[in-house]
Amino acid sequence: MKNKLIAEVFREISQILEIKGENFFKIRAYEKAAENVESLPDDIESLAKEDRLKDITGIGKDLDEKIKEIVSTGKLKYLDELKKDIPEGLVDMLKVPGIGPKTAKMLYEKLDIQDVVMLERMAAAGKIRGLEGMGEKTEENILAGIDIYKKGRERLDLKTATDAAYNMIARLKKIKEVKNISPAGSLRRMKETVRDIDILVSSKAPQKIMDAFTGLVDVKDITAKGPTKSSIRTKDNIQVDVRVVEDASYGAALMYFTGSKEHNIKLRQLAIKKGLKLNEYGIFRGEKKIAGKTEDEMYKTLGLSYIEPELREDRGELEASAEARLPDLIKLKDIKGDLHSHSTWSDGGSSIEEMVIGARKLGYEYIAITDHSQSLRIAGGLGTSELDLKRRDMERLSRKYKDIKILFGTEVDIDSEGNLDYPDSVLKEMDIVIGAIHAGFKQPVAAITRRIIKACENKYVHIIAHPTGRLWGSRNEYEVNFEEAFKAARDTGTAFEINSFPQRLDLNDVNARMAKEAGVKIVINTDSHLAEHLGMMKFGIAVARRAWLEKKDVLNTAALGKMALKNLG
DNA sequence: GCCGTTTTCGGCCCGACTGTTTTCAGTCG
Repeated sequence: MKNKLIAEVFREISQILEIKGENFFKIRAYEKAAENVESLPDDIESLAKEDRLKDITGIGKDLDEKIKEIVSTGKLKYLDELKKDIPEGLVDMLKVPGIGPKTAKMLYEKLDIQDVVMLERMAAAGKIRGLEGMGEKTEENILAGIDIYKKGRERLDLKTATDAAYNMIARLKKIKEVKNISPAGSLRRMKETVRDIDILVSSKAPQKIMDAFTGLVDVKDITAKGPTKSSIRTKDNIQVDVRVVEDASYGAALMYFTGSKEHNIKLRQLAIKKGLKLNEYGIFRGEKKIAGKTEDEMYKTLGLSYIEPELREDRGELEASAEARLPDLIKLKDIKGDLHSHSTWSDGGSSIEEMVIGARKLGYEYIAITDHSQSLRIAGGLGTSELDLKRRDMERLSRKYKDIKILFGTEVDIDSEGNLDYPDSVLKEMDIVIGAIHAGFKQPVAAITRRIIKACENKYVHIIAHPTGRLWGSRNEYEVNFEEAFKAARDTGTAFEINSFPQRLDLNDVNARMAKEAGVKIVINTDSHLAEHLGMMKFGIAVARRAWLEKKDVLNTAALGKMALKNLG
């Protein structure tokens, strides 16, 4: 899969072109192409081979050739040429808040500033003030921006962002002038990581909201404060933007601030085609506002049915909405049980009984306790004699808790050759067998893919867990040839997991959608190591919704006896 | 650079906030 590589090349080109001051729409063409290639469910190399690249929206004659060049040579002459004009560090400088392409270029030309390090030095030395359009305040802002750049290069994981946002919303709700309030932005779309938190409020007294918001106790800096829009950084270094609109525009504003940018652009194009104007205040025919109070009304006025926030990525949702073929997305309450969890028998922090109590609280019909296998010493993997003891423990609890089925399972290690860490005679006795890779991440893609396929081919393996191994913030995913892996999964009836842990979310939205299209069944699990982790299920559901999955695509929405697991009927 | 039941050329989404510009450009989302 070179999709990501190609997207990165296009993105880099767009950034260099921006600094060079090229045509704005040419820049957007590269950005759009990068987005579309990245979210493409198909392998771009196959498309290139079949000469079908132009079927991708945003890929024309020129980009078709550029993709083919990257696929066959691994490089792109055009990008190499561009890099000769613009030092690499300049592209990095765009990541400093407040520095855009124009400023970056000007600083390079006037002061030969080539990267963030030089930028900081010159700003600290007071060399930037006095340049055209640059005052003392701008210089201060650049230094503040560099601070943010250094600290906040990472994005927030979905759990951190969700917790922070709902905490802030709970406090803002107490202001009596707040009428409606909602998260917006990528958080509302439940993207796997979030850069900042957007909150939308409707109120008749925007100034009061702005004052109350910027006066909250955990505000460290106020980075902007206007009559209807303010931005702050919290003491935890999280950026929060609040925007206030009138109630009559709440739906329009919610739509606008939820995005994505690409989704919004498409909506506006649609409005223009219908002779209407769309902005964050509503839909207008001439001067007359014809919609704006609710999102539902906004979509209807454009001839569309309501589109769930998780789908708003311009990945075909507008077309599907217009043609009334949007998916009926899976919901948290559809989940009947969790098939991947750990206990104190291996590296979990809660006993089996605590896990079972947690699962009952969620109303589950079943929970699988799938502790690690013997060779995973570091995670307290269980030898075969311990398995017997664990089984006895479970049987005792099964008699105690008759309203939930406790499944005896394992997360069995797939070794570097693709062999499993327990013999078939042991696996055969398990209710649930999850295969997972825990070492050998650096193997070439073909080897890793072979390991996964081999695990699928074992008739006792029901599920492949966290299929790409990524741990956001600490480990990148290993590369898997999903076309081949999904084919093996479909042919053998093996399910793939969406792991709900915020640092994993693996499969991700793009891969999970690809799995569905390849006819592979999905299981959404938490991989809980503590009873309270069982609540992470909502993040896996978010990934599934972003992948267009419906209830029927996910095995653990079914009652135990009806679950279409391999060898279970 | 892409794209087309109004177009193969001329379009391409829209507005708030900031700083220093006395009328608006740059940045951001």
